Amino acid sequence: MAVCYTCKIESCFFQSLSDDENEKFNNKIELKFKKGQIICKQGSFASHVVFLKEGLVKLYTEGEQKNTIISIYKQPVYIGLVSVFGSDYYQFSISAIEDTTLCIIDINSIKQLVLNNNKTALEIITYISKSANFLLENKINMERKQIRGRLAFILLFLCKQVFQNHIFNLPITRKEIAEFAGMSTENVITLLSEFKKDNMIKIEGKHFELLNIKALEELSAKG
Amino acid sequence: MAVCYTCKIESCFFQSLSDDENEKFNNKIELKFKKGQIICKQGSFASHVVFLKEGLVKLYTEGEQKNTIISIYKQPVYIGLVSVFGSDYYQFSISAIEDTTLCIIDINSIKQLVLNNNKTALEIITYISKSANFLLENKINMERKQIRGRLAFILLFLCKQVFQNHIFNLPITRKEIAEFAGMSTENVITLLSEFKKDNMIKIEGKHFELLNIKALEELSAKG
DNA sequence: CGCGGCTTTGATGTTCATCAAGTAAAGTGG
DNA sequence: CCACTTTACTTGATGAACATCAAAGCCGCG
Repeated sequence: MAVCYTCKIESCFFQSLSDDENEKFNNKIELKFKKGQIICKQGSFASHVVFLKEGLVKLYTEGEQKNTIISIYKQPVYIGLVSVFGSDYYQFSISAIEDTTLCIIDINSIKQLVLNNNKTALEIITYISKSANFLLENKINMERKQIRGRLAFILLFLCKQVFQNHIFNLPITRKEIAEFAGMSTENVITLLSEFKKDNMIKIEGKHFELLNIKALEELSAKG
Repeated sequence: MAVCYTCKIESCFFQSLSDDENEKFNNKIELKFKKGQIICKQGSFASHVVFLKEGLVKLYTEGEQKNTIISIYKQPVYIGLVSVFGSDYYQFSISAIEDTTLCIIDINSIKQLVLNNNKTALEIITYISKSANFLLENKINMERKQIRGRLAFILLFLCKQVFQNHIFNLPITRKEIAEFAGMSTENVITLLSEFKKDNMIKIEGKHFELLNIKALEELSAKG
């Protein structure tokens, strides 16, 4: 089993620990998931935190009628850290959008780390707080916008947060965009065509190119 | 200045500390606010956390067109703990719905507490995580519902979370309900009349009485 | 090679915000 | 304390935004 201080990933909390501490607290397993597989099932016992090392996943809640995508993450990132201390059961599901490599870390292992390493405890608090701010702010921003603004927001989110590139292959379906934006699939498609006609984007199937980021930002900002 | 271990409020993190620790970390001020006054202004430097000892406040974000109420809190509760570690500026505003008494606690004082007392660090993490789960879940639930379901949800929220009573005097305006539910003021009023006609509630100005909680829960659940 | 899920377009209908207009209540200044 | 102003509340009418429905082509997969 790989220990964390050999892990080259930057933002791993365990990385900076001594051999001794790693020995004690390092209770994790590295796993690989294929595209589409569920990593973490809403409602099941919350025993682990996921550290995404490679790949792309979605965080979502399962509803009776439809799912709601909360966010999309690329490596390196902890997922579930926000909610796992506050509930015995996973509040959300996580599934792989692309093939992924990740570590699942025992929650007790992290609790022990908090109880034994104060500096890391503060780092974890900061991490959780930042994540919560980000998720809440996104939701509130979305709520205020109309569908055009929401779609623009999501295109910019993919561009800036996920790909760091204005050209990308859309890793999700139109339906998933709809679940992310809180709108109907048909409207996603109609608006994408509209954006295309207005020369804000160029699309061909899954190939996306943001041509006029300024216009999209304006649309996203004013709702 | 009152120290925390003389404070009779249950869920104060500082309460369980020794005299010595209280001496070191206790850097807080007790304040009183009148109804309507702003306790904490979005965008200003995030230097303090609020511990609500007595009263009722709203947590909200200020938008250009309108505000969005995130939640309503009654004592005893920490407000802003979720977001304050993750940002140098307040992400939200807090204002008094009723006359309130609260402590403002220096953020550095809490950071020191985390760095010096591991058990409290874990408690704070748990607290933050629970709060974040609650806020996020609320937002996601709301998003899925139509306005009837949202209004029912908020009436039940006031009944269960705030007043622990199916009879209460509404502390906020119709407009504020609208800002909480993400709908127009006119619709709040129209739907309240509708609920009244269907014998689910009894209202006379600010006097509210939930008559058929089961029906409201059903409405809230199915959206 | 056929089945199911994804994509696309247009037509239809519902939900909800906005507008208008009036009453009631609550502050405010003389 | 009363006239005045502002804010809160209420109702109905109108229209915009958006979901739902229907129908058809496309693609990948077993």
